[in-house]
Amino acid sequence: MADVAHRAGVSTATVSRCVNAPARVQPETRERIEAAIRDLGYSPNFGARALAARRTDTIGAIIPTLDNSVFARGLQAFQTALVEHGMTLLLASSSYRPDLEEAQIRTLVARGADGLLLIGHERDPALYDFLALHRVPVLVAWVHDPAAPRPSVGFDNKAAMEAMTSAVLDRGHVRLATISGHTRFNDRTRDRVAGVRAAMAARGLDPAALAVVETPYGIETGAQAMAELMARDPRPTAVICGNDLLGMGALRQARAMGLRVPGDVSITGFDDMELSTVADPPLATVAIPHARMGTTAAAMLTGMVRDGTRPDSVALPCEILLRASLGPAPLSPA
Amino acid sequence: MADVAHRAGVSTATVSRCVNAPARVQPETRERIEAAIRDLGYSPNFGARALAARRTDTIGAIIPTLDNSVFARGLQAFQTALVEHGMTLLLASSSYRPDLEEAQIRTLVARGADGLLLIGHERDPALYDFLALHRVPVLVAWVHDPAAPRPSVGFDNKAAMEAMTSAVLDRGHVRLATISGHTRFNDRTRDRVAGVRAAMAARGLDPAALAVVETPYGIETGAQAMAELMARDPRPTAVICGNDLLGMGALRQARAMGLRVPGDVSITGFDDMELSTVADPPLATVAIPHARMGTTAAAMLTGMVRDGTRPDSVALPCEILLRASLGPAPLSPA
DNA sequence: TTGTAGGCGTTATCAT
DNA sequence: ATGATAACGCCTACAA
Repeated sequence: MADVAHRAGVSTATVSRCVNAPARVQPETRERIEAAIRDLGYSPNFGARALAARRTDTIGAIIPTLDNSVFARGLQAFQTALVEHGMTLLLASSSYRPDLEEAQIRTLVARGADGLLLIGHERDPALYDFLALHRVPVLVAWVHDPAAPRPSVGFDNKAAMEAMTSAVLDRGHVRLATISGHTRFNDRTRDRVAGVRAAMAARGLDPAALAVVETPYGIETGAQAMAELMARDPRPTAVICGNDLLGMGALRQARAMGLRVPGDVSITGFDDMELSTVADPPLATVAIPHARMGTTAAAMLTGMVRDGTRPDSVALPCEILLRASLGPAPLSPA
Repeated sequence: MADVAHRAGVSTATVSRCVNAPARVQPETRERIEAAIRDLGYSPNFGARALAARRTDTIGAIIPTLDNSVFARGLQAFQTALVEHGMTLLLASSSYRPDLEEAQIRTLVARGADGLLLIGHERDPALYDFLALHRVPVLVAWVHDPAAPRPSVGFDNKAAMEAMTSAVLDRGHVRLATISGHTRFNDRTRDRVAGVRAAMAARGLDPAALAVVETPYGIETGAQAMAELMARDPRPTAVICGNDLLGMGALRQARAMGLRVPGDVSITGFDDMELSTVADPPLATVAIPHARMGTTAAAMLTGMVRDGTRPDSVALPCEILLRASLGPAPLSPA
């Protein structure tokens, strides 16, 4: 920086201003400085800047895994929007494991993240204390719970699944089953199963009659879970899956068993992954607002970091996609 | 840090040592210090540390987009391995645009990235100068070109596509077509098309006879490109796609036109995305070693940053998956 | 609008 | 094995 200042015939203070608040330096001096910066290939030292300014303009995000395309897509939108706000993304993943997530949270704070994006509310309260101690604002995504003590941006997993289940019940199904991701340490999966039960209760069915199998997300695991469910007596006539991969596995297994979908059994998914559209039959599913979540999260977190404000939680709508795997819509009641 | 030192009855220097080289401090003092750290919830200041140590233990990566699952999967492996090496990931994306990529490269350097992972070799030489000036080691992924002036970890796009095309030619096809991603600013797509031509030439076919359509990656765009190719006279009997999404689009379009696959036209993809396995018929494709690339890249870059060494480029094998969309294997020549 | 100067929290060197 | 003490490079009142 001293070199730049010397070459432009100004003090380092002016160079600093020119970089951080161009408006506060005369256009001609600015041009001289910018030329010097270009000529010398100067790039400010990150450590020094962070130390002096007490911020890094960096936002950390910890997601379960990029292997799940819904998180990848949400993050893509988040990262792009972050850049537009002048922020950079520090990324870590937890593999759905609370212990790894905790380690990553501590790491990202130690790496100077000005703010953090986390998936779901549920984690050790001590972690929230740690973040508060270090004055690191947190935004929670992928859920919407206005009662939570932290701002969030997302959708109502329970309501979305309740709506999908209602569509299933509309088609006359009575024996329902669910293939869910593991519900331990995961409020999203739990809310989705709760949504199925809520819809059943609303129609006078016994929520306890719901057959539930939990398994990690995957086509293979979904197929195994489907085999298990189809072996039960009485056999469910509709299988509501907590994720599209599980739904694809169920679809495959149904076909392998010679069952017609939706003739013998209806199947639904959740997430609206690309592969659901090319499935045969296309998989009915819940489209979640990844992109809007990512973009909104970037704006909210940037505001939280810059102004220290605590924004209201934002709820984004899901869309229920009634595709062929669910079966045709019933005749509308006169 | 001063608080910790005071509480543990030592100097800040010892605290620093305890954090950075625990072996160099007596076990008992270490315990006192660690207790103090826990009690106070101390976390070292990143800026100060970076300034003094002249490193951030942070690696930057710039990929085209996380919306493409092959990059998402590669990055997941990269990030996980990075953590095991004690490094953290700074992530940016370019949307396949050289101007945005350049901006991101400069940003990540300014954000203190100790090293950079980039996709493909092709970019403005001035950028490589900039990186050299700032002593930021670069590793290129997703390609393998031992002749390049930089280390890389990846696979030989041309050879992989040549192998796939050979399999196509084995089945007696003579009129070939390719649906490729845009080849401008993209050495991977270019290499893949070159691979198709090389295989043709090796069999005595005229490489110039290859029908090529370029379009962005996507199912919809792939379908459009397929419609265009099928309208040509003579009509190609095999369509070799540079990406699975394009292949899925071609598959869909073929079916929409009443063409049987592989009866009337064979279709192949590239990348082995999950959706290719659930397609009907399953899409023949090239499986690329995302995970190994990511893991290897993390180890190589960490070494480059820590020891300042320049490793040899690493070539990883692809696998040709001869699925139903390609058609049955010919009788083996006696 | 521009220059001066103190301080940001660690690391690392050099004694002890 | 531990302590004292210079850097590290920039930002930001404050003064001019």
